[in-house]
Amino acid sequence: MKYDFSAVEQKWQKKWEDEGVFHAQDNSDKPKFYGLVEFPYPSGAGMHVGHIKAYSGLEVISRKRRMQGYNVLFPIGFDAYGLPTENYAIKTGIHPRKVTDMNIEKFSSQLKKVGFSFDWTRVVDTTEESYYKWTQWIFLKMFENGLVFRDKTLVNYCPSCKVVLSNEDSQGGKCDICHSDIVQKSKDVWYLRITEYADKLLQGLDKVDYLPNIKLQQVNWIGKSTGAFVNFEIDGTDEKMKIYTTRPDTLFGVTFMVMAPEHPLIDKYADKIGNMDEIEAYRAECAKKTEFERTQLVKDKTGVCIDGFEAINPVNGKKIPIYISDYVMMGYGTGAIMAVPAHDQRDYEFAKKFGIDIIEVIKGGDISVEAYTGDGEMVNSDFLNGFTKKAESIEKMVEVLQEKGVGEKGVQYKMKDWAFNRQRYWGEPIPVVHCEKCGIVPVPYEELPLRLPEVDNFQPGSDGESPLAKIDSFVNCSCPKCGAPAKRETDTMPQWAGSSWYFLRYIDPHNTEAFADMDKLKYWGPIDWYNGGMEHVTRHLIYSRFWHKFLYDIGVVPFDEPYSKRTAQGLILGPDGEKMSKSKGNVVDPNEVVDALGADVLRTYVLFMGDYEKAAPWSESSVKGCKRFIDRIWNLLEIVKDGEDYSKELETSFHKTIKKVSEDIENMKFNTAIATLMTLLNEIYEVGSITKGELKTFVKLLDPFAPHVAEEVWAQLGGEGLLAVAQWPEFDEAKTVDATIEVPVQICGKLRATITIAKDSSAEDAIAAAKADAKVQEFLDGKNIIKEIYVPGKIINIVAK
RNA sequence: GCGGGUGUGGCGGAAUUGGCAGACGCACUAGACUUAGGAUCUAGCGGAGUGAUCUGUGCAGGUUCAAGUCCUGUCACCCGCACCA
Repeated sequence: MKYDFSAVEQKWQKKWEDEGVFHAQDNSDKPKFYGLVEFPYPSGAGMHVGHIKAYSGLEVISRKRRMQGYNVLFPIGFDAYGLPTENYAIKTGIHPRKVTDMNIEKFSSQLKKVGFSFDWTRVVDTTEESYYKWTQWIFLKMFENGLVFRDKTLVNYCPSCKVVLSNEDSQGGKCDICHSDIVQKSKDVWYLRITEYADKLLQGLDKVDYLPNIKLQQVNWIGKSTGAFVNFEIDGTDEKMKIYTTRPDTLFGVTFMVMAPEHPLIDKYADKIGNMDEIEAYRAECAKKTEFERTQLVKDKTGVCIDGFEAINPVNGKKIPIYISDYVMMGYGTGAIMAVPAHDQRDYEFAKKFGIDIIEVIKGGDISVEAYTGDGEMVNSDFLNGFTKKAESIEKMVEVLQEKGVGEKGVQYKMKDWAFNRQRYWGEPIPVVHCEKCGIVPVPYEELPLRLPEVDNFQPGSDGESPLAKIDSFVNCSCPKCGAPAKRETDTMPQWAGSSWYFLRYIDPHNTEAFADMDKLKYWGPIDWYNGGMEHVTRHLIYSRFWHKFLYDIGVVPFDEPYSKRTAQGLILGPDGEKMSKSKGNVVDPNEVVDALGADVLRTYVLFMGDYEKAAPWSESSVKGCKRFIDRIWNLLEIVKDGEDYSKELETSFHKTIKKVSEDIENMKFNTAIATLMTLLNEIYEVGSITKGELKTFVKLLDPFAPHVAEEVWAQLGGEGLLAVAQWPEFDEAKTVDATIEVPVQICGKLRATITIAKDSSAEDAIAAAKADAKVQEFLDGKNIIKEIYVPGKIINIVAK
């Protein structure tokens, strides 16, 4: 009988939904398991096989957990605010609300077709009022606690999207959405003080189980460095030039200073600077350079010496020239550095180009060739001469600086505060009011949600102004504090806002009194296992940990790290080995695979195609292998015989398989788990029959991967209840090893024979058995045995000359 | 430049962490059943050789009874960050 996958899959999907087997219970004596996958952005293009792979990992684990008796929360939702929807709305004139609803509908039906065991009663949509009300609430709490501020600074601006971007959203100098070059623009921007949490975000990593490369990327992104701040007097003024350095021990080697071109001291003393024209020209030149050009010209240092000012080295009183150069950034440290050309390659290149002295203070390199950044004995350094350990000389120098009152220990982070507003329509309105008298006033909590108003035109203003600014009825309001006429903030929050706390809402999605009930948070938190893409490690993961830690600090969540464990899946590449993209035309549509071959085949294939954590290309023909696998399982019903016990021929294989599949799932080694099931299937066909009990065990092991065919076979065998909640099979360690084993015999490290011995044979017996083998005797003939090795159960090696 | 990772058949990938390299799947070859097959089944399938056997995990050395796995050097590719002071 041919397997009608389409009818079978629909039948069980309906049954699961009708019986609510995947609904998480808020009150349960069972142990809990909260498995989380990154909720999708519902784009118009529909789902991608990459989504299927991303969700299949924890799908398998969640299904296994249910069968192991856990109360499982495995939710799904939609991260629906964002630019693609808005751009689509601009193009078509269809309201983003409508577009979003259509896309969510499309995604939901696709997800259901694959048979994922999500709890559909807990779906969240970040664009719904009942959801974004709480996003705004958290924002106001941050405001209340001083974590929100407004500042006019140079920001990353995408001229194509007409929007300000955070540092995280403009990595590599490219816009994350449209990949245009980012420009720097001076603008009033809302910031979240994420840097205040830099240390907590760093320290929290110690107690969570994230993949090592994920932790490392977070550590690098936060970019903590320790060093010192040093104040250099500027000759002839009361001004001090503050710099940050990680190498205060090289202070005697300073031969010049460098400021960022935008440094405010330049403007302050503009009228006393002799060559202001030259400086202005240089500044203009720098502003023109894109990020790309700046990095391409790394080796070619440029700059201008400030005429009329010199700094004074605080440890030896030497006067040193001050330059401006774009190799010093305003956004890191103090925007100014002390340059030690002998021991910093960038300073070295600058000094060479401008003919500045190079003074060696650490022995060990050849400063006529390049800067020396290694350790060595200190020289030319007064009280530091003779020191050989970096840590000690730094400590001594900081001590001296502190005594003189010209410096102190300091810490710096690469991470910057989070630019939090976007000049766009489709996002959460920032709930504050600008009042002439009172300044910035938060919208009162009881007025939340602050609803997104209707507009006719979603196009952002050409001056980088939000479309909301055009809606007078929205903009004009009265100040909540003094009642005077005031104006609303018209910018919206970035896409990352809603996703920074969605995992908390799943715990209590319909609560109208709070974003989630404390008791429920205590029961479900923290998330036991979170899987998602590597591309979110330096954004979503950092942002959401920050929000969560803040919520913990104000006492509204009971655990301080949201995710106990974090893993990441690898990409599915197109059949051509390239990253899938519409423009390359190599995108595989999961719907087509489900329609042609079935959901079980799709699910099995995305996990079988390779190591879950690595990228692997899609192969049209390999999918068929999984189709055969599913069909062959179905066909087992033709060779099934009565009996609940294991048969003699297959007992060991079953115990081995249960062990291997159980362990592989825990380690996300899904490809080898499926391979093991395939091996067992081959063995069953070799034996020619299978007992009912064996087949039941087989489909239990199969259920997480291919639940539809598994459920159908289970039902045909008369299995009790739904397989989805049947008990996960157990194995007996003692029965995972055959009574007799095959052991390879090597002579001088070369394989010469294979012998069969009892599994617990002694070394003597094993070697004696090996020597009795005709082939072995042939090779040992006329030789002296030097050494005999038996690794129990593994191998015999006889060394002879 | 810094940090991390990966190199194994025609292809995707296995290898209990030092113990039979190539599990499992695809593709391919031969055969069976078919009017036919992009269906199914059987057998074969790293390379060389009729064979016993030899050889083989990017490359060159080394340690070991034994190396894909450990050590030294080297090459290539991928990912992340990037003038971070």
